[in-house]
Amino acid sequence: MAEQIGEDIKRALNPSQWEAVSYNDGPSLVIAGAGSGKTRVLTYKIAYLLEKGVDYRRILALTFTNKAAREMVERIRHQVSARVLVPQDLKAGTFHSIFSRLLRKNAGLLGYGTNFTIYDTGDSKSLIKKIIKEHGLDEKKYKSSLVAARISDAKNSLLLPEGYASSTELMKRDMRDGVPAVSKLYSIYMQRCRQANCMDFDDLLLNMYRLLKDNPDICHEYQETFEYILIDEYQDTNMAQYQIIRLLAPANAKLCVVGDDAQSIYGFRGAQIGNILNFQRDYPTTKLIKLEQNYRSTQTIVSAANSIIEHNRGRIPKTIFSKNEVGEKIKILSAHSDREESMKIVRQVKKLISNKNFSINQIAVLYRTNAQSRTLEDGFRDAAIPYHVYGGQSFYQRKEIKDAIAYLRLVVNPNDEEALLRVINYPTRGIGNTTIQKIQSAVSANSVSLWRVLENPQMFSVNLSKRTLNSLLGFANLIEDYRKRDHTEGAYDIAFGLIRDSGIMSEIMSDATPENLSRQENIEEMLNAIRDFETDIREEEGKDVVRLVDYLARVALITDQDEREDSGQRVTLMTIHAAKGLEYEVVFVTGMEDDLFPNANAKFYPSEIEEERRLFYVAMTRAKKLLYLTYARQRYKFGKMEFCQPSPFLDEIAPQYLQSEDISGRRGQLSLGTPQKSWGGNGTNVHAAKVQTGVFSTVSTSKLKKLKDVTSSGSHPSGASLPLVSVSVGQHIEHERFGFGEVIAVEGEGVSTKVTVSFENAGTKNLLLKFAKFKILD
DNA sequence: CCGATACGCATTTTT
DNA sequence: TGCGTATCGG
Repeated sequence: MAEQIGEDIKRALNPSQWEAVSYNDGPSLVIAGAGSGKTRVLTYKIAYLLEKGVDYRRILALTFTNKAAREMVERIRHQVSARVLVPQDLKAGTFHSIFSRLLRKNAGLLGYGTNFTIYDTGDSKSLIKKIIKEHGLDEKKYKSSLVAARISDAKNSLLLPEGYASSTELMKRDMRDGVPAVSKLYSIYMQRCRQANCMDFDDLLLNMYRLLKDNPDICHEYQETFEYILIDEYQDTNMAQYQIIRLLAPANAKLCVVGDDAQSIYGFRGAQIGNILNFQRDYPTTKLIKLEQNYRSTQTIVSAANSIIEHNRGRIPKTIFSKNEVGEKIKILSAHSDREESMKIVRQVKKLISNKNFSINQIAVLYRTNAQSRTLEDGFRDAAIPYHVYGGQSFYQRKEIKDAIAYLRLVVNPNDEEALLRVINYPTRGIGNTTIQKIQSAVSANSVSLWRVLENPQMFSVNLSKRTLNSLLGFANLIEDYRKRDHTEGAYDIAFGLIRDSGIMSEIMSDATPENLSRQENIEEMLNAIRDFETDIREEEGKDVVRLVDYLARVALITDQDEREDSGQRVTLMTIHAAKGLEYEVVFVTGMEDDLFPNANAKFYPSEIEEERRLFYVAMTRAKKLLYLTYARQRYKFGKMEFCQPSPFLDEIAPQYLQSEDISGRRGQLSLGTPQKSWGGNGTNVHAAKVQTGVFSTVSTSKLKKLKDVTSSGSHPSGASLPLVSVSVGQHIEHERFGFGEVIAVEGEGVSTKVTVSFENAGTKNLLLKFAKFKILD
């Protein structure tokens, strides 16, 4: 029977795939060319181990995306292994999610609480910005994004603040760039995260490394536990990930890394292509297995892609081949302008659908930069061809979702400062900037957490009005109540209750503007997601109550990359980066122009040009049957029309695979290529100016004056401590701009009196009495 | 608090 | 060009 099990799997694989699956005696490096069945190998390998009777707890499988992890598990469950049950808590997930679980278990050792929450990049940036301000540094020089990037780089290279400060190279660079205090900021940032009991994304790697490095016993324990380690997309690992793997998997470990050096396109985010290139040096007993048969593309596409990647120097030698049909030649389309490029693509898409029987969802249009999507969208819209642009704002990046989640974070971890500041006055409850400033100074004066001061402002002698004090305590009590409930109740109940009791619900239900409707939908979707999560976990782990902290741990590491399923009959538009791992019958690679692809910023760095070339390789190998490469001779960039040269990459493709629309034209352009750049900027502005619909409404000055006369408060608000006009709930008013409305709430006093008014036509608005221009009608 | 405006900025972004 | 954020006047 045991023999039979292996045989089944063997039969489903080609010899190299089988070798990769069945070799488990030591380290192995599986170079998986594009379309060579990489996922197949990973899934069958796990299935093989399980069927051989390996305890699932001995297996650790690491991926870069939730989607990849989920797909792997699903495929093991449904395709491979009918007879072996796949354990629900098989350790297969992203680096970040698996590590966050292990870190939570060992949080104490790192000086963290087990309820730590996770700062997303926005939280990190806003904290950094705050620190920059607090230290009186010039925000023009110290841009939070620059500082954040340097801190992130340091963490991903496992450099702590001390290490950063003692690196002459880094200090010189900071000095040169006029930001000598970055190392100091880094140090403070780390402290603040620690105080807030928060980790950012990079900390999940950095702290995992420190945990293993500083606690040899724990490191040893995990080495024993994770006897089999599999890593997907190894070419994308960064220094931190690499070092963690080295600790978890000593020299002779059964470590299997799968990847393709030719598809390393995340160098700009810290990925080290050297990790895969030098793997055999680091693990000398490595068995090297190459998957060289491409099952995806035509021979033409594979050969053309090969001819491109051969221009790169640092490579693991391999020969990718296809036994599919030879297929059609690769078509190059040239256009005068970006607009014409779009039109040509659209025309071609139409043809493909009507003549060649391709369905519209088998077609993808790829580009180097997001900015290119606009013109393409215009083209598809005008032609009434349905399309979908991937890579917009993710669900969890939306404001209302972030706000709601901030409440949840606060309940789990009241020290989460970014969450606290995000919602302390949302929905508005009369806790404005002044109050927050006062609290902040008490925080630094007494070196306690914001939350401590908030719980008991009097104890830290914060000077507040009765009203503000009540608001603060009301807010603190709300959170405190839910903290108590969090001990016994599940994530969904907490979330639902909190959204209601915090006032978020009434805020977004206050009127039916389209924005609010979409917010309502989003909040509802989030609640549904929490409920689904509860159901999943209940089934998987048999828990009665699914804790909020578990939901947050997951949601922090989710991107909606996950849920991008084929959304019906549409053309797909996306960046090449986003297309990695996907495949389409027909692919258009657009904007094949010098300085765009390869990107201008890569020009002077050979390593970056090589990454651009790998990116092109990735783009080409997405195509199964037909590949189009398009370029324009002029294109809008930053609002100016610029002349472009065809991409040098086009000349690197072995010409026998190409079919140019008019080769002479392209060559002609190339040889004629006199620099025509500075012919006076916009002399060639072929775009007709968009005709704006006129706005005819004018404000009647007399009416303005009339209203001004009855403005509620006088023009000397500073002197008065009481509002000059008393407004009360239920009164009807007429506002200068918003029209008729009813006062539904009044808060604050004196100059800061604030009224909430529900207008007939303008929705609900908060108005500051001091400024609002309206008259009271009754 | 609201909204107009001014200014700066503009690869790619798996977590 | 067209976006997000900072700033300011009402």
